[in-house]
Amino acid sequence: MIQSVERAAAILAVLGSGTPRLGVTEIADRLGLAKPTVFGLLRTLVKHDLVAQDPVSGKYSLGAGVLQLGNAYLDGSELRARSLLRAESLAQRANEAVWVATLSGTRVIVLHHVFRPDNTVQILEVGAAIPWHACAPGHAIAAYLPAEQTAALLSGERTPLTGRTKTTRAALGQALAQVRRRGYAIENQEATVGDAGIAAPIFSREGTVAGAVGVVGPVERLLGRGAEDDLARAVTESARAISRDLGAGRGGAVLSALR
Amino acid sequence: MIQSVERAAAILAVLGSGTPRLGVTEIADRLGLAKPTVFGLLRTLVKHDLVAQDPVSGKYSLGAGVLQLGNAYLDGSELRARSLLRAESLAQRANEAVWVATLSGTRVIVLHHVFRPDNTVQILEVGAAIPWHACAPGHAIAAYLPAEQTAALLSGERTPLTGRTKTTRAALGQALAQVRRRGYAIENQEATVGDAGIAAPIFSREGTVAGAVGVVGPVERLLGRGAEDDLARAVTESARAISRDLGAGRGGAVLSALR
DNA sequence: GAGCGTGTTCGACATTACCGAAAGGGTCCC
DNA sequence: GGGACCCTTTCGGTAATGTCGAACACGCTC
Repeated sequence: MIQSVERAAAILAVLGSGTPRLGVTEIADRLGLAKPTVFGLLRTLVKHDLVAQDPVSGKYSLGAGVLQLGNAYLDGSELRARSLLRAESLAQRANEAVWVATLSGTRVIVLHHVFRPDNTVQILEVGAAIPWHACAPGHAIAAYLPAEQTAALLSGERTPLTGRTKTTRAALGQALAQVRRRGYAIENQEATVGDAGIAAPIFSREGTVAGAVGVVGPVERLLGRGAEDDLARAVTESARAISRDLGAGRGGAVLSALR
Repeated sequence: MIQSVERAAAILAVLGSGTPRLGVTEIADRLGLAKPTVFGLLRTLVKHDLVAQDPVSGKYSLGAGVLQLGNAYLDGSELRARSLLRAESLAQRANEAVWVATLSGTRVIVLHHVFRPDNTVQILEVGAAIPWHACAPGHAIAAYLPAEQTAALLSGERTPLTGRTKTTRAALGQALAQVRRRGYAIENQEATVGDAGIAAPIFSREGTVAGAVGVVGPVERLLGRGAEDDLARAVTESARAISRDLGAGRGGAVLSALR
């Protein structure tokens, strides 16, 4: 583990979380490093455009280079590429917004977002990072991870996002067990008040979870009287179709799904 | 300039440009480094989720972390935040797709993209990186940069994207001079065959160029009989309005514009 | 105008990461 | 099925490398 790079990554993470503009001293304090150390790292990051410095205040923020990289990541994402079409048709069929997401650390990252097909103004959430425990895609993925990874997720710290967010190990373990029984995950206002989600896991060629696909929207439309079952069916079918496109043999996927 | 971080950044750049999946040896060759060196750097980057390793092929690609960072960059971008509304109204007024962009190195990065308000299917280009010399926003920005930065841009290497891309120093210098005279830039199929663009510079509080705003679309709609002048007016007015929102005093902006 | 708080520079120390060589693991071809 | 290749990965010595304390320069507040 090469130290300076670790520290550089830590700086990027600090700049990326919450407060967008930070000074050298603030960063140094948060990371427990000496000022000159942080300064040197920042200089290098600035040179490569991963960090930008406000010329007047001297404070630092993320640079445009990270956006470029993010875009390159999307371009190269096989999961995203393979799911574009099926996400589109799921959005049409369900008449709801659709997310394709993958797990990164303890957060779920939105790789693709199809707007609800009704011309209302909606904001784009590609790149958004949501705590795994507070969203349907997160549950769908966590439920089918190798046992030790699931355990690692369950053992971490969690903060609630709404009054309904499940954070205890017991509640989440139970939720995941239910996901495994049903084959899909339901989230009811655990990330945003008023919004619900239904998601199902996507499996890769090797039979491991690669991500999840699902619908998001107002709770009264998604979970009201019976709509739930139809949506769940549409979502799981999409997930299976994408898994197939990714090359997941029935064998691997089914094995994981039934463990 | 701290070496390992530079190399790590170089690895990210290599993974981000073109070929999405690369092996250790390939990366080492491209950067002229020893294999174990690259391996160590990669391990660290993988740990921080900036790079991902395909478990079956062993090859490396960008990780989901960079997408998360890219999103954080957008969230923190003052230029983007301040231009959202005016970009929207420009799109309505011009009835064309609108870009807000900024310069990163020699490329122009799309920070915000408003679709043409006509319900046709369009792809999102936020995060896209376009060579500065091949697009209207690039010209608009380059024309108002401090002299030495303009010179640096002009002295670099350029490759044509279409048959109409200007690449010589003379042609570009002339184009920039014209931008300075007019106050806006026009690009005619230099990036994509069939597409044109009109863009004007946005100035920051300090009177320096912060980015550009402009319209993009089919050449026959943008540059046909007189449409050009109306669009140019709408674009420059938007650019001025955004500059004002950013806090650019008339003094600074005008000074730069008239230098 | 003094005092504090920044971001920044300098230079010595020893930690740190680099690289050559060689070992595991996989796949393809014969 | 054996062999040869290519790939990623491990090891350990070396010296280059980054780290950190102390001091500098600048702007802001009081």
